[in-house]
Amino acid sequence: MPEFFFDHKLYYTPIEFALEHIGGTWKMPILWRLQQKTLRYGELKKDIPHITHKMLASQLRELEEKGMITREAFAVVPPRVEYTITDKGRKAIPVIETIMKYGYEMMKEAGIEYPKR
Amino acid sequence: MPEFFFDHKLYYTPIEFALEHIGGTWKMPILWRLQQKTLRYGELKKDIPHITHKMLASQLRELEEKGMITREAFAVVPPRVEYTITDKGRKAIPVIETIMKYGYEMMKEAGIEYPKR
DNA sequence: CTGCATCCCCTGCGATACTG
DNA sequence: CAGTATCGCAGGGGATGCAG
Repeated sequence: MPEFFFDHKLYYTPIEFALEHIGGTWKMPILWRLQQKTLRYGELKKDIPHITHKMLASQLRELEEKGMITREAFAVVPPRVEYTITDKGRKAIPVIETIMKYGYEMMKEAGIEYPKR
Repeated sequence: MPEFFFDHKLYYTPIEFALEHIGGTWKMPILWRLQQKTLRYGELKKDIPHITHKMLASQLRELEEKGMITREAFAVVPPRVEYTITDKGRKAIPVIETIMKYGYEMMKEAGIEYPKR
């Protein structure tokens, strides 16, 4: 488990560095939606239950900065902004899938019924 | 992405539930060490660079509560306490491995040399 | 519709010190 | 050697309001 600096921040393990890209409550759910198709801000907002305006906006910005997604704004009124997953972002999909499956497994062990979608 | 209550806490996605078990800065590094063999508190402390006494103790307690590890205390002086991964804990290992590999991949993309451990 | 700023709370985590 | 308690800070994240 190496340790290193990146972008003025100290990381102790590759795990930490990985979670910098997909960690937090919302980054994985966002990437998960975008793997299927490009979505508008409002579509993401509707698709992801309980996410607040602030969190969606800030997480999208962070994902864009890290090159996980791209942002395309259209000069129309009302504004239309589309978010698309990048190749780099797609590399996270299998990881997210693994974590989700693990989550479902733990839910099952805990006796939590799969809410039907 | 279902939503449910468990243990007085609201979860929005299986991802959140998964991270409840292996999330945070230290749970994965701890489980990673224990997959090989049972370790004493002090051994873990030495093996995991930069972890503080407080965090190691608290994370061990949380992992124990979730049934990921077991704790065995020996009635000797000085005290001797050993931690062992459980079958449930072992289920997290492939997930951790996936995340670590992803972390290394991201490090490579970011131009970070593998510190030669 | 989308983005950005503000205020505020709560939690994770570090530092330190005391105990058996 | 291992555990617990206290203090304090920084950052994640919610609620709300304003702007183009």
